[in-house]
Amino acid sequence: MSSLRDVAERAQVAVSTVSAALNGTRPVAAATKERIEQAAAELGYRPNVLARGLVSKRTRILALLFPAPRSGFGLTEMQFATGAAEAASERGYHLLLSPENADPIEELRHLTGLGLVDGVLLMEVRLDDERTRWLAEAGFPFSMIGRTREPGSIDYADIDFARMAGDAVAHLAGLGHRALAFFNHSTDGYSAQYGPAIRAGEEFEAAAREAGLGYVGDFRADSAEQGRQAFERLVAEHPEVTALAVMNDHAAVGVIAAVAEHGWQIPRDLTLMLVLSSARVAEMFHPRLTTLEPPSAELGRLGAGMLIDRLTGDGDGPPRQRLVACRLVTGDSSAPPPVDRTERRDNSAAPPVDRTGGRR
Amino acid sequence: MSSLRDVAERAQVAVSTVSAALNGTRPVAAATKERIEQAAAELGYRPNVLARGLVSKRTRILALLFPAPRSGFGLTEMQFATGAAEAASERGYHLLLSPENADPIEELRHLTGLGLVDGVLLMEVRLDDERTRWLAEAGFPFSMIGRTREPGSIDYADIDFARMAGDAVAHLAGLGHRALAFFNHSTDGYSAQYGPAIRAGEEFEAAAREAGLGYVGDFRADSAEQGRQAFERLVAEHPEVTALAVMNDHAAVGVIAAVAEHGWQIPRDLTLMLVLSSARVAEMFHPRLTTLEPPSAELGRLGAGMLIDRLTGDGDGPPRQRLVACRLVTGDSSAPPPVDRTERRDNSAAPPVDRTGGRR
DNA sequence: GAAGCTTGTCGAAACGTTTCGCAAAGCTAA
DNA sequence: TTAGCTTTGCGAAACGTTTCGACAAGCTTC
Repeated sequence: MSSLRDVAERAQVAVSTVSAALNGTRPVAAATKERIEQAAAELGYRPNVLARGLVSKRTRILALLFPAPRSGFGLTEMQFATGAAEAASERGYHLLLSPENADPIEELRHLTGLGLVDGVLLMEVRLDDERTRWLAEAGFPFSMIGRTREPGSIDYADIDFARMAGDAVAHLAGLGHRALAFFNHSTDGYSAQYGPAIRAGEEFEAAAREAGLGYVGDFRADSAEQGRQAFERLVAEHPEVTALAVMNDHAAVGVIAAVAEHGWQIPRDLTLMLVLSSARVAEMFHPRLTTLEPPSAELGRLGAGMLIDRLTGDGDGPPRQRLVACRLVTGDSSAPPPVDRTERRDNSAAPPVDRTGGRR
Repeated sequence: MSSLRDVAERAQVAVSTVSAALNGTRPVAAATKERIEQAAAELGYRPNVLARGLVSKRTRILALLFPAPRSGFGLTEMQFATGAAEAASERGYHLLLSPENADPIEELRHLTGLGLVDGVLLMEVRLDDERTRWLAEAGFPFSMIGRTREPGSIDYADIDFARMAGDAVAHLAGLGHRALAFFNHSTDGYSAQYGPAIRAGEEFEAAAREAGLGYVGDFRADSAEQGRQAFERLVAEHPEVTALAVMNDHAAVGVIAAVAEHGWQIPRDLTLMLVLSSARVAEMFHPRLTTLEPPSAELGRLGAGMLIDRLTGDGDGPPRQRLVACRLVTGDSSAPPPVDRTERRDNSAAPPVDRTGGRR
C-alpha cells in the first residue's frame, strides 16, 4: 500500500503538504494541489486509518453495543445495526458490532480504553441503565436507541409511543370499536425495565381514555400459551371488548388459536392487531395481521447520525432527541366490530372457504 | 488514558521491557514482570489498538461485508453477524459491519486499503462471485459464509445441503409418505446464482430418488400468491403428492391459505414443512410448521473462527471447509399421509375446534 | 581467570499520519 | 527602498506501540 511519502515523492513536495492538500486543513496553491491529487490518484493512495487515528485521536469508528440475543430477539433489533451501519458508512464512518458480555460496564471500560472507537451507540436501553451513567461519567460520547426514564441531555432516537398508541386507537375507533384490550409484555424479569413495554402500556391507556373508549390494559403475555390464557380470561371478564392489540408475536399465535377454538373468526368476531412487530412478521399470520411497524432501521440511522453530529460538530450543543412514528400496516385482521356477537357465535360452522380471512 | 510509558515509569523499567512483559514476546524476569503487571493494573492500562496495529500490521479487526438488505432478508442472515461478532469477541477480535454499496469491488478496495481490517468475511456468496476473485487476487485473507460453485482452497462454512435434504426426506418417508414436492425459490434474478436454492434443489431430488420416493421439484414460489398458485398446480398435476417442503416463508403463507380453501387440513390431508427457515418463523404459523432450521449463528461463528485461525496460524495451511447440518424442528404440520384423501376431502366441514392443528 | 553462553534489560528506530512553528518568497504601503 | 503582511511550502515532533540490535551481568567451562 502506498503511503503519504510515496505521494509526496511523486508530486515533488513535502509530506506535510500532501496531508494539507488532501485534507484541506491548510491552504495549498491550486497548481500544487492538483499535482498532488493526481499523484495520489495514480498511486491509488488510501490514508491509513490507524496512523491517522493515532495522532488525531479520531478514528471515525462507532461501536454498537448489542446485548446477547435473548429469546425474542428479532428482526427489529437487528435492523438497528444495519440502519446504523448504513448511516455511518454514508458519512465516512465505520460501525463495530460489539457483543455485550455478562458485565456491560467492564465491556465498556474495555471498549473505550482501546482508543479504537470515537463513540458508542447503545441499544436495548433500560429505563434505568447503568451503562448510560458510566458513559456520562466517563465523558465518553454516546447516543441511545431507545431511552432511559430520564434521558436528561443525552442524545437519543426512540419510538414515539404516544403517537403509536394514538394511531392504533384511532385505527380501531375509526372502525367503530368501543372497547379494546392491550396485551403487554409480562412485567417480570427483563421487561420490568423494558421501556417500550412500559411506555406503550401507559400511552395506550391514555389514548383510549382520551378517545372515550373502554380499555383493558392489565393483561400480559409473552408466549403462545400465555396469549391463549389471556384471551380466555379476556373473553370471560370483558365480553364487551371487540378489538385487541398484542405486543408479543408469540402471544398473538396463542390468541389466534384460542379465537379459532371459540369458533370465532378474525376479523369478523374480533379485530386483532400487532404492536411493534415488523410487517414481515405480521404477514406470516393468517389472516395477515394489522401491525404498527417500528421504524427500526430509521432509529439506527438516527442514532448513528446524531452521534456523528455530536462528534463532528459542537460537543456540547443542545441534546439531540428524536421520536419517530410507527408505520400502520393494515392487514386482513381489522374490521368493524360484530353487530351482535352472540348471534355470530352460533354461526361458527361457516363454509371453510370463508375461514381464510375474508379480504384476500 | 495511561500509556506504556506511564507503566514503565511506575515500574521503573524501560518501555520495551513493559511491552515484552505484557505480551510475553520475550523472557522477562519473574520479579520484574510482576512489578510491571501490578503497575499496569494500578493504572488500568489498556494497550492502544491503533498504535499496536500501526507497527504490527495486525489490528485484530475483521470486516463482515453485508449486502444491502434485499427483501427477504431475514433473521437468518442477521444471525451470521451476531455469531461472527461473538466468535470474534471471544478470541479478542472485533467485527466491523460493512454495508456493501452498489459496487462491491470498489467497496473491497476501499476497505482493504484502509489498513483497518486483517481479514474479510463474505456472506450471501453467489455461485460465481466476483468478490472472491478479487480478494484472492489481492491476496487478502478472507473466508465465506456459504460458498461459490468451485470453492477451491478458499475457507468456508456452509450448510450441509445433502444432509439437510436427507434429513427432510427421512422425516417424511418415516411418516409414510411416498411422494413429495419441493417448492424452491424462483430461478430468475438474484436466485439464479443463489447457492442455497440450487444446492437444496439438487440434493432434494437426489435424496428423494435414493429413498425411492416420488418427487416433484420443478415448482417455484417466492411470494404468497406464487405459493398459492404453485399449490393449485401441484394438486391438479400431481395428486399423488402428500408431503410438501417449502423454501420460502411467504410461499408457505400462500400454500396454507390455498390448502384451507380446498377444505383440507394440515397435517391431516397434507404434510407441510419449511426448509431453511428459523424455528421462530415456523412457530408463527398455524399449525406450527416443521422446519429445518439453518445453523446461521453457527455458520457465522465458524466463518469468523476459521478466518482468525488463518490469520494467527499458518497463512497457507490446508483449506478450512465446514459443512454444518440443519436442525429438524418438528412442529404440528407433519403427520402420516391420509389413507384415502378423496374420502377426507368430503369430510371437510369438521367441527371448528379441530382446525387448530390437532396436536397441540 | 579468560572465553563463551545465557539471561535480562535498555534504547532507538519504525509504522503513517497530523500538527505546528518557521522561513522563503512575493506583495503592499509608506 | 524598506518594513510588514500574506501566501506557500518545509521539516520536525508527536501519537503509542512493536521490534530488534546492543550490552551488562552472571554463569559455566576448560
